[in-house]
Amino acid sequence: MSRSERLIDLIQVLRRHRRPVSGRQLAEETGVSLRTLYRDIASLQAQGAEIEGEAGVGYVLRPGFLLPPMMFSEEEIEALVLGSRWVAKRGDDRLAAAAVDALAKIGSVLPGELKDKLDGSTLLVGPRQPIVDRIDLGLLRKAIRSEHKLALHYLDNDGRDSHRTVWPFALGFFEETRVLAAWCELRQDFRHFRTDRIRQADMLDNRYPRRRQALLKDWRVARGVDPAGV
Amino acid sequence: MSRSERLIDLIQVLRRHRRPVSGRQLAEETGVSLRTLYRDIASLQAQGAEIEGEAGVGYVLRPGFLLPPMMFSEEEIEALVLGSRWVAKRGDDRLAAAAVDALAKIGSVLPGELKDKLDGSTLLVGPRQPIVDRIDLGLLRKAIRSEHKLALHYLDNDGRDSHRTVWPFALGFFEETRVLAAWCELRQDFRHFRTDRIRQADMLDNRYPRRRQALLKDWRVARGVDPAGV
DNA sequence: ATACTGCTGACAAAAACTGGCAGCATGTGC
DNA sequence: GCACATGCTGCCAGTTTTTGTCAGCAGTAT
Repeated sequence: MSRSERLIDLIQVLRRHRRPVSGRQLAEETGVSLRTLYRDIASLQAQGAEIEGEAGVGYVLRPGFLLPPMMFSEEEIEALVLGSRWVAKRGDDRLAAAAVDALAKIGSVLPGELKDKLDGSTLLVGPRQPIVDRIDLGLLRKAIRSEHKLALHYLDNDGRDSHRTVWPFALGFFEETRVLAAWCELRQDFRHFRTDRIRQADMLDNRYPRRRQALLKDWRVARGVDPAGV
Repeated sequence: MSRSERLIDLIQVLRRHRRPVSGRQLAEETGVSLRTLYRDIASLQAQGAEIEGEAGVGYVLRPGFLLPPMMFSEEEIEALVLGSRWVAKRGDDRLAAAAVDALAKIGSVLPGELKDKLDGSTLLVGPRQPIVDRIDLGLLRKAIRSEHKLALHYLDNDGRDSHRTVWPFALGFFEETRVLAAWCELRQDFRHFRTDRIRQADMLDNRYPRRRQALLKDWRVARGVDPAGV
């Protein structure tokens, strides 16, 4: 296995472990000596991987994705840039910030001439009044990712307050609004919640008992939605 | 210079040349023997760079971007995926296809567990009836990129046919429609053309006499648009 | 204090890389 | 058809890089 392959492999090994892992163990799993492992870790850190080592504890990889070198066509880059611009305009604050950061990262590794091409890119996203949410959508995404229950304080269609515990599994971005899709414990059915009507959301400590993927699948079947779409 | 640095350098050298370049010349520019250059080319091709070599001619790099390894946070990846999904739904056919390809490329380099996360990703783009264009928007983008004039057959607001030569510099994606922004030779001013009203577009051989960036800048000033926005 | 761990330097062995050569295949120009 | 330019591969010796071992220092948890 070449060195560069091994480095990527090392990332994967690190990802598999949530708890800190000792260098000795990493060295065994990647089939290399401890000394070389330290050198590999240094290489990855130099390349921007956020690996943290602490004496007496071990290594942890800060959550994220290290993408290997890859080739994109001009149109594919245009698509990525246009899409990120859309998110930067229409996503919630945190996601919009992430889109801007991602664009900056891609831009920073392109040679000057091509960076200009992106900066002055000529694919534009039309304006629209921003959507205001009372809550942090980052919390909703976090609950979705970690499959945790949410306690919602929701303002009903008819203006009635309601409190429910739901199992959130998806977030839909429409033009006028955003919608949280979740299983509602109260109604024992799928329900959709406009994010601008969510007064408050608190993530509970316990996870819900089903897999997010399974919920998503059932929901699509229940709505008769093309599995590839929406 | 380390080997990996030299490989990236080689990509840049190839990009600088539009015409085919001989291996001998590339070897000189990268400061390496011809034999090693052939090996370098092979390495780049193995990494996915689309370099084409033809006996008796030389090497050409198919236009595109080779991104080095880079680290994205979980939210940044989510932003890229959501953005690409929006383009895949709302972009014109070619750009939508490019977005799908870009997503597939990113997906293919992620380890299984993370790929599932993307495939079953829980950030969704709301549906909407598709926009129909009579022309290929890829041609418009190509004209914009290469700063070539376009001959438009346009259906006016009042239903009148018109033929004009324009200098296209931007393409705006709105929810209901898409708009080509260009300098109109007929009116000697900026004009906007809804793409669904463009009956026919032909790219002319001659380039327009100004820089696309400059046009974009003037247009923004003329419209009083925030330079970072739209 | 002890055990565990991260981290660095030095140095020799192992592996990879490099350059030169030779040869073959394929394309261009005449 | 011919000469020429170019891409491409195998071989091999010299060079460079990578790797493993050893040794030592520093920080953390118990």
